[in-house]
Amino acid sequence: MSGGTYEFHAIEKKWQDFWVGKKTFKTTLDTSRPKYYVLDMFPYPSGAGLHVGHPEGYTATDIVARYKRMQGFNVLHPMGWDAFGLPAERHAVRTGEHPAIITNKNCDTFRQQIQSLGLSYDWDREINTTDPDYYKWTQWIFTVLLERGLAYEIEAPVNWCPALNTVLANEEVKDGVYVETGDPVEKRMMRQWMLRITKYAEQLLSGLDDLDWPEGIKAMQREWIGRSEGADVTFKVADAGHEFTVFTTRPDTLFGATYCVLAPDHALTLEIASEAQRAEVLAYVEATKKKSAQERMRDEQQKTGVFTGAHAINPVNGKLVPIWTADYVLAEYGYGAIMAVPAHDTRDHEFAKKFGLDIIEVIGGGEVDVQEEAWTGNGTLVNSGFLDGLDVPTAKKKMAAWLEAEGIGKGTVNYKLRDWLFSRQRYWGEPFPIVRLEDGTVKALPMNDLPVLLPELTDYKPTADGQPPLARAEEWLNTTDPETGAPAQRETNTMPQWAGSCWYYLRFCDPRNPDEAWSKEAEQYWMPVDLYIGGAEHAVLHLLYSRFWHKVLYDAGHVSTSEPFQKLFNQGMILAYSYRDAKGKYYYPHEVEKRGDQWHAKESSEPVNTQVEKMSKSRFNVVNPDDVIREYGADSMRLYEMFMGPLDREKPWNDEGVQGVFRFLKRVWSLYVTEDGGLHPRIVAESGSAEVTKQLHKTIKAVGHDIEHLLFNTAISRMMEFVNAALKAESVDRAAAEQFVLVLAPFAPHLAEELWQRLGHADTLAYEPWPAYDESLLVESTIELPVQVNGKLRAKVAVPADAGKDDILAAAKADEGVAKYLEGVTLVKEIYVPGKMVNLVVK
RNA sequence: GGGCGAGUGGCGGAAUUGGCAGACGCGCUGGACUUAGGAUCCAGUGCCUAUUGCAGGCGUGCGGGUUCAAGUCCCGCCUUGCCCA
Repeated sequence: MSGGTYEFHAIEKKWQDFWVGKKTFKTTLDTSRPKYYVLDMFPYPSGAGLHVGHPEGYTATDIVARYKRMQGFNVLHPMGWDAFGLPAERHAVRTGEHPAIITNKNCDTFRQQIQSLGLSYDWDREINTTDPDYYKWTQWIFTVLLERGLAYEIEAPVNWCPALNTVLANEEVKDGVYVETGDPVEKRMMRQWMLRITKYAEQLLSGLDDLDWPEGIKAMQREWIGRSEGADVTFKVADAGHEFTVFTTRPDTLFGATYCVLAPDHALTLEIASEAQRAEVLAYVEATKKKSAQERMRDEQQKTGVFTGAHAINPVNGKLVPIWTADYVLAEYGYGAIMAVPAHDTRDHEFAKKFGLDIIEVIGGGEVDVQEEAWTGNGTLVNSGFLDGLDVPTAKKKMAAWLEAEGIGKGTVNYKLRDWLFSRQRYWGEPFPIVRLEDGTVKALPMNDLPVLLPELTDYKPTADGQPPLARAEEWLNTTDPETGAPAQRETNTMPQWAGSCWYYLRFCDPRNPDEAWSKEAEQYWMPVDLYIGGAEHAVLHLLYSRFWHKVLYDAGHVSTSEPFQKLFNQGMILAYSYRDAKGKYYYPHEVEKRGDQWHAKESSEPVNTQVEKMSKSRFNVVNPDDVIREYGADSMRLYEMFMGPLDREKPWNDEGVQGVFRFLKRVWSLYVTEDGGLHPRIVAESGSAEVTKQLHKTIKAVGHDIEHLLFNTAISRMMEFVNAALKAESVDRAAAEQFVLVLAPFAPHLAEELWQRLGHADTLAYEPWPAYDESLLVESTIELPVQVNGKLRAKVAVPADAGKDDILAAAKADEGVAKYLEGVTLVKEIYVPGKMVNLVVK
């Protein structure tokens, strides 16, 4: 360690041990200081370990955390594991080993890998969603939901794979088959827990307005919630006692409704079908059951449908319109029934054309012939009785009012957002904290009966008759009502993986509290999260679900803020070059080489193409952070990930780029340390290069600004500029040298700590104040002004910074390079932008 | 089809409010040191023309426009990514 070379392994090990040993980053509740809560989306600890995408976000938050600490903030920066999940359960099914074993192993790997990056987490706050001390409180929150009427049970369709005798998650099913085996999957009705997130649709929507989130993510959430204003309209079925309600966003077009469509799974579809049509309708309904909603949406181009034989009465004009059933109408949306206005709705138009249904124009002035193409734009109402002559918005209002007055409908708001299917037929999840009595009553268990622990099993497969694995634990399953002692059964479903991640940020505030999920004091001090960074893949579900729970907890008085995450930022994905030959075979980077302009496989000399793609095992282009750290160290790894480009953008990994930042760190080292390991003599007590000191103050200002705005790539380039200048200088003030170490510290903390110590400091620099810059040092006495003639750069003139406009223009015109362009022409305009430039316009 | 974003050297990317395009880094070229270099240091590096010296022209996906001045603003395209359909 006393040697003169940059021995990053020894340095990094030394400081990681120091930080962990001294608990340097342990955070306590200290209300005398301003707080800053900076959070990463915690990972699912997969068996594959960390990939380079994880450290990207983690390094960004770590830089902010370290910077904020130096600014005097009390920083909460924790890490934990979202550890329930399918891969561990699959492993358990295969091996019979309890999923907790593999889960804990994976957590250990992740922790070790994360610690090797030198991230400044408070490890005393580590949490694991599979820990009973944690999921006890997940269960408690469920009881809050249940008490507030936000959890209920229904029979709902799930993905059932008969070949495997099991239920599959939506993401495991594609094109109607199980993605792993190709076995067909069908819909089966099963009893399911649902959460009434729809009750919070409006709040989830309006709450977005005040959040400092990327607009794109807010837009996706708005889209997902899918608020639309329109009207409910009730149609009577002719010659029968039935009626049904439709929701339409276009009540103004009711006069143009020429048929109605019921979803195949609508309650009336079979009931109203005429004798003649019944068989056909039944066949269609059965066929539709086999398709998922996604497939139905995707297959929309090939519209299918069947006439039910029944007719409905258009309430506005009494006309009889045929009722069809078609799978382009989804039972889950609205009422599962629509009025079709083919003239002014694209999907209805396609359907009407295909089946020869009437098309009646009711919005005039469109740019297309509605017999050929739907007109969905604005216009003037025609063929519409009392609406004729109105514009669309006015007609909508008038029709809604008319419907209400007639008692056959009303203006309503509808949401695309559906209630949240909250149960999974799996073992490795949170058990529901309820018991079911023999009469079917469901009771939430009281707090002192929590947690409901997962029972030990020897076989994690579903039962032969398709019951979830928990049904195997008979002793566990059959229990008693703790209140009355009456026999009762537990729930065999478990919660989905989202549950644990819905509230972990709250537990981090007070992670070891045995009596409450969190104390009021801790919650009020730390919340909301000031900065939350993670991948955009969680744009909708995780972020919407946690916001929903948070709002429920807020309404129940358990939290003090209505939103959990004040500022959100999404890191972009890290991509990698892949190498593939004409046959589609991929090669590892070490198997190819560049010959001239073309890449070839080393062995076969086969030419290969390079492309930037997502990292994946099958593309042979995965970069492992452990390898990078082994070769260049954690500081280089951190620095490179931040230097690659803007945090929120997708960017390709380039191994040679790592060498660039590694070189930079070696240059930093050589700025401070001589070859025999002493402090470099260029660092002098005082009267070092004034130019370097000036450069330092510029750097302090720029780096601070860039960290605040998460512009880490430019912050690093600023530091590189400083080091380049300092290495050229004769001498550097000791004060400047020390301050630069502090500026570097959030980015390359190991190296910075080492240099800080070698500069004679006994303790960590983690809590040293962030250096202040001296504004007066940033002012230049002379400035170099570009001089343009007709917008073309012709010369640069050096002028005193405080020179007046006239002097500057005179100096500009006097310049040799400018003067020759002024000969023989007329000067028509002189523009001087103070401190920026001069432009002389000639004719 | 709709919504949002992006397009800048060989590559990753810089460029507050319109004001020196290409910071910083990679790569490449030449040189120094060296038994050696995939270490380190120095110099050069947008493209084209000129190179005996100065120099000149063109350049931010394409085509227009506004302006003394456009990567940046406006209009119309093309390509591409994501989300929704």
